[in-house]
Amino acid sequence: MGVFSKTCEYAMRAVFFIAHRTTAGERVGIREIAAGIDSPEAFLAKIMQDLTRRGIVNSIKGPNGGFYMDAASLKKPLSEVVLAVDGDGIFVGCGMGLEYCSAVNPCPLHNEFMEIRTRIQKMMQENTIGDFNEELNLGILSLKK
Amino acid sequence: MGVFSKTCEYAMRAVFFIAHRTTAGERVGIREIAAGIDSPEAFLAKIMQDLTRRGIVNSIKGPNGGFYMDAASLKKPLSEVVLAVDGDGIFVGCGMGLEYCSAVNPCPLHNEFMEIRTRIQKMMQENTIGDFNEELNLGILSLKK
DNA sequence: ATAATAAAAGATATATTTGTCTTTTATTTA
DNA sequence: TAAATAAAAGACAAATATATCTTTTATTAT
Ligand code: FES
Ligand code: FES
Repeated sequence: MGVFSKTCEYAMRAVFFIAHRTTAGERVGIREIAAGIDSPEAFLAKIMQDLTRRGIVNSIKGPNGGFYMDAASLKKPLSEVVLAVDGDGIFVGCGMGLEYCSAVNPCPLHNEFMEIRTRIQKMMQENTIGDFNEELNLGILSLKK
Repeated sequence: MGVFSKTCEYAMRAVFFIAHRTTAGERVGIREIAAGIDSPEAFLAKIMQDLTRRGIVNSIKGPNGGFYMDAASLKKPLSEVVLAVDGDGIFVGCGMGLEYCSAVNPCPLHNEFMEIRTRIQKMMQENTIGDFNEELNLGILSLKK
């Protein structure tokens, strides 16, 4: 287990990959995305269906079709991807699995964990998909292996 | 999904509960632990078997038997519980699921995620089970609901 | 219109996590 | 020694996450 589910990890990598590969209306196919982020193609296809339904990425069928992101999508914070796939558990949940996290009924990790959780939330909310993309464009960042 | 597996969450809560309930050679039974941390008894029993085999807690069978922790166990960092149950993934793994996390092949989250991960590691390594127990003894902390 | 392309949808399969039940072993008490 | 107690061990079951395969729908190009 990690901070995010495997499904969510694939989703984030795919979204970055699409953002990176599609400027000005270009599209990228599922096969290429899967190869680019090192994920099982059919499984990723399912994940993409979900992201598309939720409007996080856009898609067009048929020849020259594929996935792409418009300007509005690039302005969305990465947290939207996480929320869509994993829900808000990582942003609001108790570190030790108590039903609710609250200062009224705090678990032993509460104080420390709150700060960590806030930090995760910040990283996800204050950076847009487009922000990450700019760094990716510098060519030093990786989405596979 | 959270930062830790459900199994690990139960394990941490159980260890705290035992530390809290057993001073000077007293023991506490699995039923009482399960009730005290709000977990399924039979499942927790399995988790405890593992923790016992790994020497994180101690146990004695038969009447007046149960689980307990000696002074040495209380001095162990909480990270030992996490390592025993979930492995080191949360301490060393890549936030986006790349096979290895490294500065040589960094994912887009790498810099930010490294700091978060280090923070988690610190919380777990620099606090012993006994440390948490002292706070628990103040009676303001909770292990259930 | 037809054929080709590519995503969407639906059904199914596998693996892992979470959870339960029964039997066995160790220990204590009577 | 016999009965009672409590954890250990092993087998089994359910739920969820991960993964694959087939069919359908939308779009494009011929
Ligand atoms: S109650 Fe556990 S993190 Fe807040
Ligand atoms: S490479 Fe992803 S966190 Fe370090």
